[in-house]
Amino acid sequence: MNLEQVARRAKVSTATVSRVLNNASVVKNSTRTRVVKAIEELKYYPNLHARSLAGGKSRTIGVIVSNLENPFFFDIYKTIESDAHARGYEVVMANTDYRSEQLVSSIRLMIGRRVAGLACIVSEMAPELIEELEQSRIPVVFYDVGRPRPNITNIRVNYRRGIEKVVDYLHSLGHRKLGFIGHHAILGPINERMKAAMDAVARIPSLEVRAAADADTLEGGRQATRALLASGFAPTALICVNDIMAVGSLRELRERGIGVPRDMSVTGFDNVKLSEFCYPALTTVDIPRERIGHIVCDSLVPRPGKPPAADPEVVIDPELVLRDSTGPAAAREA
Amino acid sequence: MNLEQVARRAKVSTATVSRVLNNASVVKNSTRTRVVKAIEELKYYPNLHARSLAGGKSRTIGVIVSNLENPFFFDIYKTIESDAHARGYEVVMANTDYRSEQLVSSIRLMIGRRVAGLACIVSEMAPELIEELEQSRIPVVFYDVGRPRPNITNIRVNYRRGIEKVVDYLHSLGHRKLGFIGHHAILGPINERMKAAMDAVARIPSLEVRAAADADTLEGGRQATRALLASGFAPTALICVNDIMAVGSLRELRERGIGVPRDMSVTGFDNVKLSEFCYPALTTVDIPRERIGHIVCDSLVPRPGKPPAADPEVVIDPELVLRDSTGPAAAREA
DNA sequence: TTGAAAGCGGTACCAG
DNA sequence: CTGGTACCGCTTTCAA
Repeated sequence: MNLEQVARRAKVSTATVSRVLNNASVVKNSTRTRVVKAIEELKYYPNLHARSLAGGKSRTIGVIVSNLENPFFFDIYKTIESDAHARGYEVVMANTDYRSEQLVSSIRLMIGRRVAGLACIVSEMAPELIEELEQSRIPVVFYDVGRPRPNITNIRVNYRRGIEKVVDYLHSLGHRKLGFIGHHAILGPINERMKAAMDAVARIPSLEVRAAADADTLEGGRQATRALLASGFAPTALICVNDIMAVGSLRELRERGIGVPRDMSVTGFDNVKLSEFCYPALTTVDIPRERIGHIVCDSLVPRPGKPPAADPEVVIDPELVLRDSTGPAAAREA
Repeated sequence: MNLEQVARRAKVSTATVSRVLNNASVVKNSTRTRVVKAIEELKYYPNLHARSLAGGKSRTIGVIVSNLENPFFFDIYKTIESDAHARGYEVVMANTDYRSEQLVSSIRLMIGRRVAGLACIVSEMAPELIEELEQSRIPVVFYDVGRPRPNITNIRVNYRRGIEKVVDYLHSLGHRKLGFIGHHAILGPINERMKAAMDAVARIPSLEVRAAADADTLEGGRQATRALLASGFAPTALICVNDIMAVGSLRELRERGIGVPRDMSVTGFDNVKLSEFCYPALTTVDIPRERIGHIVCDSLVPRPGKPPAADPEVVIDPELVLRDSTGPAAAREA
């Protein structure tokens, strides 16, 4: 089923069919009607590949995330998608599962698709990519990794400040031995997040910390918690790298009869919806995911009226959100 | 950046470049090396649109889901994706948010992309579509809606049996007044799920039921619960259409000081991971999401060796999973 | 083993 | 307002 068949049936040229399809230039009303009729009768749908090949453009933006299963990424994705749709763009998504080879192949896939813009909301990185990306001339925005470059924008959260707020708060509650629950992707001192956490603790001499990591899932949070507790270290508070892992942690503690926050304080990060719905509701750090999504879309899709969102780098300062999963360390002795 | 430029740099024809790209037919080794070098130096990535246009095929399958935010859909999606990748296929996803106009445009988008196969894991439906789909000659699989057709496979869960198991179980625990928490998409007696629930209750004369619905989210579950309780009806058990809404329900009950399962029993559906991690862990009905994902992929992507997964219709019988959110109705009087 | 050239299904420019 | 036609970038015969 192609343009030509439709053209034949409507007794016009393919050019005209194309015109009504894109309701471009003026087509006589009677002709248009005939064409539309033919299209419907044939249930014709234009081949999008041919279209973007011929047109040279794609009206599609690519979004790559580390773990769509984590609502944090999903929320950002969803915002981008809805903004993009509102501007007449499609979006294609790719999930890397924190694997940098996946990131590489996803990025290449996106380049192959000649997307109009690319958002990489990922924690992992592959240095060789930025050059390829720069060459591709595709507008790119990175979240959490990378550095500003010619055609690439950077959005980052001041994770360091966020984690400091958590540490200070726990310290003020009397906690001295802290556990850090991370996921594999942030393992190792190379990682900004891990480093930030360690540094935040190091500022305060009386503090002691120990970390454990597992997958970025509910189950991973549970396992990491189990591992940490099995190590013999006895923290009175657990700082989790995100809310999902914190919920996993909560479960492990519950099964061990460790009361939260009575015997152990737990903090999350991101402030995803679930953090309010779990029990106890999590003290966490808010990362404005919708705002991030909007910024991403603004810097990728040039709006008609507005200026093309200049800033090559945007930094977001996260806020502490107090709820029920944290309490004074002293309570434990009661 | 295109084939021709690479060809020029490697001093060969575009045909040859194409050959090494698809490592088809025999290319002399020295030539191949030269071409590969040119490709790398130029950081060339083939235009996928041109490729699928010329080749006539796309090695991409489309997956449309109602609400990716609900892990139920995500789990199926993820299985399909990993199976597809294993077979050398890409997958493009679309989310409908239960809106049937979105379903329509997503399906058309997929047809436009000339996907090699299409999976519709959705609850909503638009009758006019099946004809278009049939005409498109694309292999399609529907979950939960639709009827088998020439090129379309159907997978369905015997929701009726599942809900009966829940109702019977609650009845055996002494519950007589049941609340049903659904989401908008299943509202109205037209919907299979809603009907199944009502029928399951109707089988047992002593039972009384009242329903409320809201969005398919944690917050929606909470709101629906609030609405139901505000109506004056006083159930001793709440049957939720899925786990996510059940977790939302749990929160509302907790804030009202209604103990679960002491004062109220709550059941979920799907058995997503979260149902084990929430508090109390949910009694639910297991739907084998991975199995569904595998079946989908098998019926869309013809495997090399195996026969092309015949069955035009697959029915899955779900199992009840008992956990901590249900208990005897009598306990309430204690 | 390699090159030339005819499409694939549209778009868009140029005439008429 | 409509038709003819030269591409878009790649695959795939057909010959050499």
